[in-house]
Amino acid sequence: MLSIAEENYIKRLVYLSLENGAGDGVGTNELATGLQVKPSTANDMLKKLRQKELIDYEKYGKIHLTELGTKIGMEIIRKHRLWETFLYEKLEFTWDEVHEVAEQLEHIQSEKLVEKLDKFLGFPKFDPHGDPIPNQAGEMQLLAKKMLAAVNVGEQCKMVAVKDNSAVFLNYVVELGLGINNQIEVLSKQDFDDSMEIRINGKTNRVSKKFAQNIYVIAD
Amino acid sequence: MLSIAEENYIKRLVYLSLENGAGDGVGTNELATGLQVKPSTANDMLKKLRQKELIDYEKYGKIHLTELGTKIGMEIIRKHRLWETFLYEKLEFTWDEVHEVAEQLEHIQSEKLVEKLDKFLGFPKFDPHGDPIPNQAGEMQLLAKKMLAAVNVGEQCKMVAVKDNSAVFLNYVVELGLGINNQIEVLSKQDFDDSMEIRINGKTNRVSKKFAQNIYVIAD
DNA sequence: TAATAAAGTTAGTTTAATCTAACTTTTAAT
DNA sequence: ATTAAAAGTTAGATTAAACTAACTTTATTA
Ligand SMILES: [Mn+2]
Ligand SMILES: [Mn+2]
Ligand SMILES: [Mn+2]
Ligand SMILES: [Mn+2]
Repeated sequence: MLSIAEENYIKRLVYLSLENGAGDGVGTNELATGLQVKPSTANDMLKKLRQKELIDYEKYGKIHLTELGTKIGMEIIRKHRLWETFLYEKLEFTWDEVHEVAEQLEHIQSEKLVEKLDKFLGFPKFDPHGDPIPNQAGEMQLLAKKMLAAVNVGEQCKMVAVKDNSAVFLNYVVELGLGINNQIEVLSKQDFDDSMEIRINGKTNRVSKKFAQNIYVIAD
Repeated sequence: MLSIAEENYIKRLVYLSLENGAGDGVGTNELATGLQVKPSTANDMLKKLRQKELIDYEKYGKIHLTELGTKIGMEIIRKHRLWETFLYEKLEFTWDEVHEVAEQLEHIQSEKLVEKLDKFLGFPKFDPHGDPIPNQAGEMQLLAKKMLAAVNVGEQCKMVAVKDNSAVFLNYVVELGLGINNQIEVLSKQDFDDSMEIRINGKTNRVSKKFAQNIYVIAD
């Protein structure tokens, strides 16, 4: 059984592995930054995770999750997203509040709890942020989504997820009248700073490049 | 904010204080035994809890929770019993399964979560074992219950709670066809070993003294 | 009341997870 | 091809929570 610290390292490795893409592996400093610890701390943990056969890793090399490590990581992400869905759907939490509490709940150890919770929620496929929920086998439904920043002027799209999960970002999204499954039309782009004008439910707003890089959409 | 270890010490102190009764205080060894640690370990923690003003305690003296310590302890018990109720009422857990998972869930830190959970469950007054759930102020509805072992021959009573929460005991209770709110009639008592014959829904069974000391009833 | 037992404390050790400071290896730039 | 910067590692220290072994205090009992 893994400690909460070990679980957090594994989870972070899953995210960084996905970000870095196919087989590239993850660096020690990158991992440390993601977990807000010093590289030396991460380095110590890497030895432990290797010992437990959760990662492939050799001195000065890149970190790769083993099959076992990936499986365990997906289970943690499954729990996190199921709990977020529970808080949002059943307990009236807002989507900017769920992440913080799910960070704690994801470490509760009980297989039965996860499966019963999944059933209770009606086997949801996506969490409140539009992120796919892995099934019991660790598989999840990936949408062919792209960033709002990549949508061309004049095109319509539909928001399916957010990248940033921070309360400050999510509250801004709500302030703009935007939510999952809402339509967005890109009216113009400013070459100078890559800001764009978008129309949401008839209302027009100018948003920054940074903003547009944190909204996921699909063509519509 | 308290660590999980600290919370477990406080919770155990609440239970032992209640058991020992009014103002008697709790001993170091007793506390250590309850938490399955060595007395020296408990002793170290006592210094920390005193430092944090959660207990009154001096060398070789008895341990007393402060008002703050009691308040925090009741909050943990409130969370434990609310989670047990959630698992039982909403997720189809059986009453012998809920305690173990609630031992983990009781340490989740989120006031909002507790209050929303309470509301979601319809502000329950008792958990699946018949134990009263403290309200937000830390108060709970105490029943004037007594042990089945104390019921006289020929009398009827109603089971309101169990003392032992272990799966092995709870499964035995179910096997006997017994549950919360069931009527029990005491048919006879054996002076030799204090075993008794009881009738539950028309069926007669002989139960041991130990058993009868773990069932709480009220007159009926 | 003196001896013995029980209860409680202290000192020193261990493990997990973190840190800082110093060092080594790899990568990037001149 | 050197050199400087970035990335990664090692050594040693710290903190929390546990332990064992030895000691002290309090309670019990002969
Ligand atoms: Mn989240
Ligand atoms: Mn999410
Ligand atoms: Mn319980
Ligand atoms: Mn209970």
